[in-house]
Amino acid sequence: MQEQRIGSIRFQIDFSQPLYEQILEQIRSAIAKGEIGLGQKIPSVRELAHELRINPNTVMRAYQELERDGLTEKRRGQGTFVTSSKERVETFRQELAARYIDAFLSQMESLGYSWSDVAAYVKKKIDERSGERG
Amino acid sequence: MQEQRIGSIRFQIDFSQPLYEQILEQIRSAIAKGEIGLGQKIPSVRELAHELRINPNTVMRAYQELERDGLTEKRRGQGTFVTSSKERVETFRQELAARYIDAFLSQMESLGYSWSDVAAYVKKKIDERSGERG
Amino acid sequence: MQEQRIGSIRFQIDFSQPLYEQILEQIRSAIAKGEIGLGQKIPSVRELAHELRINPNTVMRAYQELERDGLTEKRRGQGTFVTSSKERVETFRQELAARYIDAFLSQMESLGYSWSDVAAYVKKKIDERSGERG
Amino acid sequence: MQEQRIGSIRFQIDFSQPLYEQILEQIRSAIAKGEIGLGQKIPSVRELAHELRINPNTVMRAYQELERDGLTEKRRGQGTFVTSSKERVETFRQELAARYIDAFLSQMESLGYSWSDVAAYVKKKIDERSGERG
DNA sequence: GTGGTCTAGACCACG
DNA sequence: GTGGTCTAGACCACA
Repeated sequence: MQEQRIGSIRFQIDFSQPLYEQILEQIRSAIAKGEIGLGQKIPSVRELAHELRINPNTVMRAYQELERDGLTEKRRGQGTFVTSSKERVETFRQELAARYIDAFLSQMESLGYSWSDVAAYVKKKIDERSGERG
Repeated sequence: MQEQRIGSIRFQIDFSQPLYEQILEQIRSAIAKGEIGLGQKIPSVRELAHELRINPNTVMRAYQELERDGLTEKRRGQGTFVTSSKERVETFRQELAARYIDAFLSQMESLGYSWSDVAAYVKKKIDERSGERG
Repeated sequence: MQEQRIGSIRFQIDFSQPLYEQILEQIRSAIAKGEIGLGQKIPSVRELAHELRINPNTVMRAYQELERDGLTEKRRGQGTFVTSSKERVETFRQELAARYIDAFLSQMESLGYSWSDVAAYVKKKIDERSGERG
Repeated sequence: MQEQRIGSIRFQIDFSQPLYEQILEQIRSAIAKGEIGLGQKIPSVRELAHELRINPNTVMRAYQELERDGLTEKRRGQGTFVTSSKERVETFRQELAARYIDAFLSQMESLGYSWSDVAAYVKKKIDERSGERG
């Protein structure tokens, strides 16, 4: 596990997990949270690969998926930029959140938790975390 | 995708996902929900493999992990049985639930959702599902 | 795990381990410790199998090995008896102890412990157990 | 029985014993003894399988258990590496040693040896081995 | 019959 | 190239 900032994005790499997924998620997160503004440039494939000391192909794959999701755009000779469409980002964020929550509820259901148990449990865990984060 | 019951367990196999994980999860779920009672026999490796039309090694791998988690015990020459320890099952269920919820909260956090947003969102989704399941 | 006495022998059966080995070891232990006297009768195969609720073949296998080691003798129509030779028992006990200790020292060596470390560690653990047993 | 070095690890394979256990123990031993440094690469699954002339699946199984014990980490596309955490290795070493010694003391107890006998016996055997190893 | 180990060889995901 | 998953089928130990 290593942690570092490149541009305005914080990267935390765990070599036991697929690298391209981690890069994808961390850039996606930075965009969703507004840590990189709309229309901003993100690091070039080769720069990011160099800084993280990983294979450019791995970074490329993450970038392709970002572009496929409409979160970034390539501009010839200039680099890769976050989309300027606030709406696009917001839509994507909601779709992903819905996917996350559906998966989570299915997991809890498979363990035999009732919806009221799940609601109580989530509330309790959120309260714990709020103590840390506020 | 096929669905079938073997013994008292419902199996739903998707051949595009790791088979041993699906078997693991579905038996785990049946134990957690009490669909298989404590101390009960689960299908033999060979029987399950034959019914699901997959390789015994794949079933074996799932069974080994169930045993590592303390949810089952093997009796040589007799078969594989759910643990008799209610406590063991309950502990495992809670640990797994905690893991699921932590992962989920981290995902939502990475999308920039505030805790109150998450709480409201979960509540809404649970209400939707309650309509279906009651 | 079940525990019970049959004759003067205490049996503790763990179904995840080879049953015949456990029976073998527990009778051997009773003989080595003198819990069954020299020349004494031990339970019949069928009695032991019935009491422990296991297959007679499994008990038989343990009894065959006891006899091969010279610790027991079968007498036609009378049953199985511990050897009358005190020397035989003592020799066997020492051989087995030597095997145990050699295996143990090899294990510790494989973990990179020096002999002085091993000696100190054993002493410490024995002191802990002495507290319990005296 | 064959003996050979692959990388910095000495392998001694006995085909009458479970191969994956022997590989597991021999790599574990090399890590515990510091014969492979922290963070070092160990042979790839395929390489080791080829050198030992056994099936890659057998090697893989040993590697999976090493990883479960936290002694190694896999980096996709790069290979398998010893953990960088000195603490993890040391903890594991002590846990395993404790398991070995407990098992040994139980064995000696089952033969009816008193603690003072055991202590004396261990000392004697260690002295014999010290003569060989120094 | 049960589970445990192993081989040979395939195909996939990842870097 | 690496590790991950799977199949087909063998042989063994145990009950």
